[in-house]
Amino acid sequence: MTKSSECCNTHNPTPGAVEFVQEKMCPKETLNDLAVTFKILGEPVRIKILHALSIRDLCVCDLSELLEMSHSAISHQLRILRTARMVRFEKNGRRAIYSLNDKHVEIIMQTALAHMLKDGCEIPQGEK
Amino acid sequence: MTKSSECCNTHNPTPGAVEFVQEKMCPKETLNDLAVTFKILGEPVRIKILHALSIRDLCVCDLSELLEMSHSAISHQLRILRTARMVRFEKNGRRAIYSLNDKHVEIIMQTALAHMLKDGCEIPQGEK
DNA sequence: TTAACATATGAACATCTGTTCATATATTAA
DNA sequence: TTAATATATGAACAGATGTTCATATGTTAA
Repeated sequence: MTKSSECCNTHNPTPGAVEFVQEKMCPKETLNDLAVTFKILGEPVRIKILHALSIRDLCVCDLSELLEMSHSAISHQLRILRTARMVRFEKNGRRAIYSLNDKHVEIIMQTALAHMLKDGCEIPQGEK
Repeated sequence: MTKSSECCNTHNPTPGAVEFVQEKMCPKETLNDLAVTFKILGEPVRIKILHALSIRDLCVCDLSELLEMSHSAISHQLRILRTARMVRFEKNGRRAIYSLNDKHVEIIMQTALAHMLKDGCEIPQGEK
C-alpha cells in the first residue's frame, strides 16, 4: 500500500527526504516572521523610504517630495513601517521627523544589495 | 512665494534635506530590483521552499508533502523562484530535483534571521 | 501500446494590498 | 478666535497575486 491511498493526488516522495528536512527546519513561526519582514521590504516605496531615512532623518513632507508621492500615500506606508518597528518618529512642532528604529533593516538591505550586485545579475554557470 | 503654488498640496520640506538625500541615494532601478528580491522572499511558502532546499535538494513531490500543499501550488511557486533565478532544477527520470541556484538567498535569509532573533541564534544548517 | 506517474501551466476566482479621496486631529501663525 | 499647516486614517476602488481546477506534456512500467 502506497501513500496514494491517503489523498486524491499521488505521492511518492523521496524516501526519508521529508523527515530529514523536517527535523532540521526552523520553526514554522520563525519562517513566517521572516516572510513578514521580507514582505514589508518587498515594496519599492517602502524600500525607498527606508533607504532615504538611512541617509538622513526626514519628515513626511520631505519624503513626499523626494519620492513624488502624496502625503497620504507616504503616511500610510510610514504607518506600516512603524507597526513593524522599522521606523520611529519624533514630533517637532507640527512635523513628524521619521528615522530608522534600529540598524537591522539597514544591514539586511546592505547584505541583499551586496549580493545582488556582486555576481547576482549574471547567470552563475553552475557545473552540472 | 512657496512651493504650494506648484501643487494641490502644500509643501514646505526641510530646506536642503531632499537635495541632500537625493544626491546620496542609490539609483532608483537598484532599489526597485532590491524590492523585487524581497517581494519574492516575502511569501511564507517561498521562504519555506528556499529554507527546505538549503537543507537538502528536493523534488516537487517532497515539497508538496513537507509543506502540505498541492503539487500545483508548489509548482507555481517554484516557477516564480526559477524565474528569479533563486532555484534551479535537474531532471531525474520523471522527477524534477530542485536546488538553490546560489548562496545569495541563503545568506540574506540568515542575515535577516540573525537580526530578527538578535542574540546569536543557531540556524540549523544542512551540510551537503 | 496502454496505464500510471511527475510535473507544468493557463484560466478563473478570491484575497490581499496600495493609492486616492475625504475627513479628522493637532499645532502654529495672524 | 480663525486660518493655514502637517500629519493621520477610514473607506472605496483598482490592481496584483496565490490557490484551485482542469488539462497538457513527458517519463516509466506493464
